[in-house]
Amino acid sequence: MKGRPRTFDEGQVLSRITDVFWRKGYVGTTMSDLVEATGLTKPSLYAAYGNKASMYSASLDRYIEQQSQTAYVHLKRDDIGATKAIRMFLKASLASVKHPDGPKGCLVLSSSTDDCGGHLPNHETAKVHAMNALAQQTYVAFFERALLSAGRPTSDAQALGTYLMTLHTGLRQMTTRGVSKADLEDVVEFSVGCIAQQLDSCCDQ
Amino acid sequence: MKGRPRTFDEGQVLSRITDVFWRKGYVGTTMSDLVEATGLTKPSLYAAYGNKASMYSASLDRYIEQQSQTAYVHLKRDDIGATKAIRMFLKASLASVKHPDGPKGCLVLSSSTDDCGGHLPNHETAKVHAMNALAQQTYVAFFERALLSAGRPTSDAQALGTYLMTLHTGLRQMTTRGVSKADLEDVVEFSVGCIAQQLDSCCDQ
DNA sequence: TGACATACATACCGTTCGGTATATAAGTCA
DNA sequence: TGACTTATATACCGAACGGTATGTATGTCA
Repeated sequence: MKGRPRTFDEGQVLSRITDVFWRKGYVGTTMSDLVEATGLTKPSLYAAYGNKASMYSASLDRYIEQQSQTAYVHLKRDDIGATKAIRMFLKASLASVKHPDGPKGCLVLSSSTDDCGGHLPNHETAKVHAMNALAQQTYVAFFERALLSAGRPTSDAQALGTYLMTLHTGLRQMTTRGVSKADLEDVVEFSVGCIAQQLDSCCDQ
Repeated sequence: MKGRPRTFDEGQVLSRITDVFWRKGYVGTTMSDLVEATGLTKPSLYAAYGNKASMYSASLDRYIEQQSQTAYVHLKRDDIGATKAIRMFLKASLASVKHPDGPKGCLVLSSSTDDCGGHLPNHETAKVHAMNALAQQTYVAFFERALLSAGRPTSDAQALGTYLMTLHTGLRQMTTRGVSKADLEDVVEFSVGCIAQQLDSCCDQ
């Protein structure tokens, strides 16, 4: 522990960095943006986090961890029913996107778009794919448990999981458009109702 | 009609330009990309279409027109039932995203993301918002007709419209991730089933 | 054919991009 | 205290960005 110590908190600064990537995406974020948002100088940023790509990588990690703790956590609870879990998950996800300065969109979403355009560094491309795969896996596992505890075959877990992922992605994207919060909550309720019906099998024989 | 005539077809070139924006987004597309994709020189591009922003604007128009003719058209047919119309709409939309060189994502989607990040020129921001509003309006109008002809109150049209828009957006986004076509078609079938149930009111009293 | 208008090609503009060399300030350890 | 190590600040780098001036080729109209 020798030499001059840092005068800033690395975690706090990474939080600011993540916020910028969150709002502007990888291609849309410039080093000047990060300098302005953090209050640090460019060499300090590079010394602490490496280059732009590694800052992005660290931001993705932080983002996932944060989303995992605020939204995905509901899908892993076993003290509430599946229907309630999904509702809380979707609502928490929507809430995390809200921001006084307007919606922030979704970092994973813009990552996938940037990746699709071939703008992400190779290593980050792999990470984004892995994150998406993990998310879907989480959804499928959730429905396997739910179907099992409802005494139903787990064969539909895959389809339901993909459905929830699609819906979740769509909802987050919709916040960047002019759709009202009330409308989105209606969508959540409708979708939760559909899934609940599928789990309870009230209608199909 | 004096002077040397153009040696390229403006519509065809605009199609190439649209394709680049489609795959790479506004921020991610450089003039060099467009030069390479069209085979024209930079001054020719600027002379024919103005600057980057106006090329983007023209691309958005073309994109919307194209999507309108291939996918949205199904929502305006009255020779098939509502359920079938939605299924055909979603499948056509998915098909239009497919491409030999990998999925192309969604231009409106990346536009909204870019817009959310504040990277779009002012005029384009307004256009994107208008396009989104028009899309939702189309969805809502579709469900109003469908509910009416099913002898049900149209009060749910707004929620169903937003739901379909959310789902449609999510599906297009999912193509940029590793999700298989079969999985996405399962999602389509499941969603269509949910909506059909709502329209037919088989389960609710 | 000649005057003119437009398309095309080269080469260039100022600015901003991601990233860094260098010098100085400010700490730690002996 | 003094040697050493690290953080900060300024100033700068080559490359790529969006956009254009200029010269020449090629067409239309009279």
